Amino acid sequence: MQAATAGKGAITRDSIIDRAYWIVRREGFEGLSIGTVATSVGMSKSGVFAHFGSREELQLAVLDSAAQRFAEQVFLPALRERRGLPRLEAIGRRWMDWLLSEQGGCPMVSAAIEYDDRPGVIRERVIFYQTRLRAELARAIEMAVETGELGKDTDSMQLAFELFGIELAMHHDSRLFGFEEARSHARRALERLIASCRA
Amino acid sequence: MQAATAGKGAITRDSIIDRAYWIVRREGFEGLSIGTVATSVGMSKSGVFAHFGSREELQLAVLDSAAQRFAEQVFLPALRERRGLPRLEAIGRRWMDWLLSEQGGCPMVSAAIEYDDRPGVIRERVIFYQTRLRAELARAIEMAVETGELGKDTDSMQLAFELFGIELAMHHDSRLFGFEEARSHARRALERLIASCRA
DNA sequence: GCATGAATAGAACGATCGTTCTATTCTGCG
DNA sequence: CGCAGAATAGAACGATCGTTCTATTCATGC
Repeated sequence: MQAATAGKGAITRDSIIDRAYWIVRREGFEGLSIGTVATSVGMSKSGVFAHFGSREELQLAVLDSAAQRFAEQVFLPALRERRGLPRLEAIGRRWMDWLLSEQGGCPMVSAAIEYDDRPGVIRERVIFYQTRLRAELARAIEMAVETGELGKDTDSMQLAFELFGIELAMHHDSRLFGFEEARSHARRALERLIASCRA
Repeated sequence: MQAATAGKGAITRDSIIDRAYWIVRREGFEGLSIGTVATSVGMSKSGVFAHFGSREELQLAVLDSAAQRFAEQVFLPALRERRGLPRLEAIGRRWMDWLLSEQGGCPMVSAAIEYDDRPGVIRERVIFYQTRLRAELARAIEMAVETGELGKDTDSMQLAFELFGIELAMHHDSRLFGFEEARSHARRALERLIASCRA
């Protein structure tokens, strides 16, 4: 939500968000404090604060950054695949990579759990991103129906829900039980799910 | 992990845990502070503290309490159903009720997200409970294989993983998008999943 | 190169955190 | 009833929190 138009301060602002992003991955959004991120970037608390005006605004900036990273690493590359099953499977595969690749949990999952019953700006933005993600997922599914690769009676929102569940379970298991087992469970689940909807 | 043998203090200890449990449902484990729970039960901070010796011990007590509640409301009642599909479906149904019934998120889900990469006693106990839950789930599935209701080639851990994913997705959706839609998605997903494993 | 405004630092604020220590109140056994 | 020990309160600790205020440093257009 913040373009790097130019400006000296915009650069440091982006670097602050970048550090904060990694802190959030390890500590969650509630674990993100201005003092911690200030020390991490080698600035003073007030120096960091001045860029955002409040902790909540910093949290929102990190949330936006996470959504953008997700789009860049999962959805945008999948657009290079042909419409239909190839693209849908690319999304699923890259989504798994996204959840497994980096250290720390997925910020979107953290945000959903931490703010799902805490009314406010953050919760609303989480809902916005999650709604958009689900819609894009459903659209990719509908394309696979149009190409005739998935059955005409496929309920795209239902399938998107089940797909989401597989990713969530893999995220959960990978962090508690180990990456490899979680990945193979998720891969098999994805295959089974898509196969069950084949035309 | 704490028996209510007798004793005056054991009663107040239990009531403290009970209040803390509900705070955790709304605020998560990291949002649980001794001061807050003290005010909630009408005691002094040090009075509450003396019962546990540390905040971490209080968090563990709440985690144990949550696990016990889950067992009492989901698994134990399901034991009254006949081994096999009826019992497995009862688990799934009661699990959904558990996740939807009360206000605030599931403490187990919160704990898993908050401590999945924060080494320590809490993370280890989360892993213990999650491992046990998965094993019990797999055992219920294997029984349904033994009764001949599920196919002999059913991979119980794989099916348990996918079942877990459906519950996670429903928990997620219910808190962000609304209860009814999430419940119906989860119900349909469960039916499809079990049907795909039928003998 | 100098003035102007942005960018950052530093100190201080009230609040809350977990924890410790010392007293006081309460409970239950003899 | 009285006494020992559990149960609780209260005050204080150092630390950290988000935020505000005032300076000071920096970058930059003229």
